[in-house]
Parts: sequence; structure tokens; C-alpha cells
Amino acid sequence: MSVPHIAQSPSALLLARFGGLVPLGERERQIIRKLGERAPQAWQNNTVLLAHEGEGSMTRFIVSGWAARVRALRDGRRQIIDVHVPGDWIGHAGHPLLRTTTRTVALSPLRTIQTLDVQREWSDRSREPVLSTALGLIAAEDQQFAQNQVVRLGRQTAYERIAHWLAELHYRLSARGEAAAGSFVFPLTQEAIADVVGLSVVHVNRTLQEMRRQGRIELRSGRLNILALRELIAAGEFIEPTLKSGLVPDDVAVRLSQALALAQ
Amino acid sequence: MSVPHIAQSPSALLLARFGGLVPLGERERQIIRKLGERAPQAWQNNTVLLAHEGEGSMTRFIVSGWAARVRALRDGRRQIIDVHVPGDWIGHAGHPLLRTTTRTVALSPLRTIQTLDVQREWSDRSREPVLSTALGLIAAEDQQFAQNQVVRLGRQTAYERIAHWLAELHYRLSARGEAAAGSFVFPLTQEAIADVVGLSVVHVNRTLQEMRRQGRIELRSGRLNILALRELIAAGEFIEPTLKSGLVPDDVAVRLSQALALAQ
DNA sequence: CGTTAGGTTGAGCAATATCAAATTCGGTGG
DNA sequence: CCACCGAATTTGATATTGCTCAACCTAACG
Repeated sequence: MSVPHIAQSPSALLLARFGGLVPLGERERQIIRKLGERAPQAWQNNTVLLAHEGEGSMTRFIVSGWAARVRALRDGRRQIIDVHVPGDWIGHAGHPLLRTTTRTVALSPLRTIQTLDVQREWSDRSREPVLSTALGLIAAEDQQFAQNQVVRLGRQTAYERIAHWLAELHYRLSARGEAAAGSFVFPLTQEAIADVVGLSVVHVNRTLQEMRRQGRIELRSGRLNILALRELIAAGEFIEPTLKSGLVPDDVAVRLSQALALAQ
Repeated sequence: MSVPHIAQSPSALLLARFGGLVPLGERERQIIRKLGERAPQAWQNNTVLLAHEGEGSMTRFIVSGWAARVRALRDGRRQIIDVHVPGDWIGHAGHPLLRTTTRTVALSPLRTIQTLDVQREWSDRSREPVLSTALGLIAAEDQQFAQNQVVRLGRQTAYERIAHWLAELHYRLSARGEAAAGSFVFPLTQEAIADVVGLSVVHVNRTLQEMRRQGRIELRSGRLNILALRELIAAGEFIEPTLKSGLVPDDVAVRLSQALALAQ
């Protein structure tokens, strides 16, 4: 009997996503709500979502379920390059002329909606001062997460890697209203975890058990419960992305600082 | 007595960089040549080039020498996230509001020039059909190299990692006229290599020796000689970025835009 | 209930790290 | 040209982390 998860509606998720980054006015809220009104699409676990990237860049938005960008080696080794969770877009970057070396695959049953190409439509600062800022922040955060992945794999121990990654997931999900009290849907098998953190399944299993023994996590039936976030963050040396205030267009800056003041 | 390296002039390097990706017309050549005429700037080994990223995005161009984006852990472990070589720009991405977690550091004496923000100025397809394509390809390639780094660190053995990385370096450098007959300037210490491929210095040393013993590389006094590129590529399972359509160099820009229209 | 995917456990082993001590190399001052 | 210095490379010995293999367990599901 799995814990029921009341998924946010597409619009609510979109609002949480943007609202978590920039203070939204009523105008932006309208635009975003509308964006979420497209019909959702369902995917089975393991479906290939994107074989060639770049075809639909930044246009498919995850409403529920997880996916991953994967590269496979000839002998069967697989590396998950990054994980996509609800509130992410699938299908970044790439170029139509360049053959892709990765696939994007569903790691669980998945629901997506087709949005317009927000990156293209909203990145103009003069037309969308607020939303373009949000998109810039999203891109910058994503880049940091990509760097995190490299550091984990390159220089951290098994325990550190997993701790760091779980902390990162918690950060990402709670910023968009997908986690409550350190608890969130976690649909991956240990094999998939292994492919994320570059370890063997067996070792992942043992490391998770150690975390459980220490009372830092609970993980069962598709749900992760982080009991000791502080400790995980410290163990993995996770750096939470933090906003500097300052250098923004005035209108945005004012609202932003108001929002930050409220958030304190 | 070091092997003399006749560095390309900034303009020549820029031309090689763009010309290696798209067929340039005389108009584009003019524009690019002009871009290379700014005064070069010199940096000592180990200088911090960027503490806060995003300040000068895509505006500093490496003429000679190598640099790297680095993340440090508290206990002194360091991971090099990516390496910048001549023909690369420094200072991508990031966002002024987001505190950076990496530094960009010179890994050798370095010469750069300040260019205009090509990403901003040339990314409009209607104004710069050829150059914008080149920029798109650069971004897409860079993304693939970033993915390569993750796969190396996550799923490859020491030997594979180094082989793969050397093959990638060779690809990047020769595409811009910085390598001849598999030989190129290679100014890194083994410690820096270790920080790239996520290994200990000692193990890097032993792995390099194995490659030498097999007659696949020569590495001494700041120069790398790849004697068996095929074998390195195969061992590391390196995938050379390949253009899909047969975009044969052809001086007419029109052909290119036709090809692009088809590719859409 | 039987099947199956996923999770857990144990034992032995391989890859890579660590530590410490040479050795070589590229300058640099005399 | 030589002697010397510090940095980088190399070598040997030992420790450790994480992998592999193989078996076993459990829960969900038809």
C-alpha cells in the first residue's frame, strides 16, 4: 500500500517553480497559469522520451514522475548524467546538426505537459523582466547541479556522494512544493541510484543502510524521508544555491528584496 | 630546452575555431578578424581568472595557455570541472544573483583577449545566419564534453578515463589548428590531470606510464604526442562529435541556411 | 500461490588510495 | 659551465574502498 501522493496540478507546480525564484506579479501569474493548461501526456516507466535532443528544447514539462538523461557504454555500464524531477523541463540544449550521445528515459511512470518554448519566448529581459530573470536563475542553478555531479563522482566517497545527492534532491523538490517536512516521492530503484552516483548496486544498498542505521533517512515504497537534513548536507558538503541581492533591474530588485524580507 | 610552439595569432585562432564548424564567407571572415584585434592580456600560472562567474560571460578568449574551472572541498580535495584550452571562451553562464561555487584558474601561463560578447551579439539567426550556427554548435559540443566528464568519472576505469580525456583534448585542439600530427602543447602537471580525472597523482602517473609502455603516447616537457589515437579512442570509447548532414565546407552561406531550414 | 523484480547479505578480490622515500628536471645564481 | 634548489615525477609497500559473484529474502502482482 503506497503512500498516496497528491500531485500538484501543472499550473500549481509551474507557479511554485517560478514563484520560488522570483516574486510574481498578477500578470506573471496569469501567464504561467495559462501555460499549465495544456493536456497532460502519460509515459510508462522506461520509455525513451528523447533519443535525439534539441528537437523540442525546453518545451516538455514534468508534472509527476522522474526521468533521466543517460549515456550507455558498450559493455552495459550506464551513467545517469542528470535526473529530471517534477518541475523540470526535458529536452534542453543540443543542436539539430549534432548527433546526440545520450537518451532521456523515464525512471518511473511519468506525466508531462507540452509548454511553449519558454526559453525562447521569455528570455527577453525587456519584454519579461521577471520571468526572464527566473529563467536565468533556472539555467544557472542547473549548471551548478551539473557541476555538483562532477564533483560528487570525481572526488567524493560513496557516503558523501549519496548524502550530497539526496540533499540536492531535497533542495530542488522542496523549492517547488514537492517535498513536505523532508519527505518526498522517490521512485528510483537502487540500480538507478547506482547509475547516478557511479557506484555498484550492492554498495549503494550498504551505504543507504548505514544512513538508515544512523537514523538519517527512511527509504521505502517509493518515498524518501530525510530525518537529518543538516547531517546529510554536512556530510556531503552540499552548498545550497543562494541568492546574492544587488545587481538586478530596479523593478525586479525591489520586489525581490520584498519577497526575501517576507521569506526570512 | 622546450619544443618551440608557434602560437597562432588571435585572429587566426578565431578563424580556425569558427571555420572548423561552419563555412565562412568573406563577410564573416572580416568580422572575425576584427574581433581578434584587441590587445592581449597575460596571466601567470595559478592566477584566479574568475571568482564570480557570470560577470563577463563569453567575453574572454584564450589565445594560449590552459585554464580550468575548479571546485574545492574543505579538506583540500579539488575537482576540475572542465579545462579551457586555446580557442575557448572563459566565463560562461552563471547568474549575477547566484553565488558561484567554482573558480576559474590558470593552469599555465595564459594569454587572453577581450572580445565582445559573441553569445549576445551573434546569436540572432536572422542577423548572423552563419555565426549563430557556429555558436550553437559550440554550445552543443561543450555540453557533450560536460557529459563526457560525468561519464568518465562515474563509470570508467583509470585507464579509460585518461584515454577518453586525451582523445577529447586532441579532438578539440586539432579542430582549431592547435595540434599537428597528434602532437600538441600540454602544460598540465600530473596533479592537475589527477584533479581532472578524479584519481590520485600516483595512479595517474602509473596509468600514463602504461600508456607510454604501450607506445600510445609520449608526454614530456609540456608537450603531448599521441602515437596511437585510434587505440586511445577505442579504449576510452570516445565518441567524436559528428555533424549529421553532409555539411561540406562550401563558401556560400546560403547553402548553409538551406541546410538548416531542412534540418528544422 | 507462483513468479518476478527489487532488495539484502556474505565472502573474496581488484582497483585505486595513501604514505614515504627516491629521483629527475627546469631553472637560477655564482 | 656548474652547483644547487624546489617542483614534479617516479617507485615501492601497504591500506582501503568499493566491486563482483552468488545466494537468499521479500513484497507486489497476476
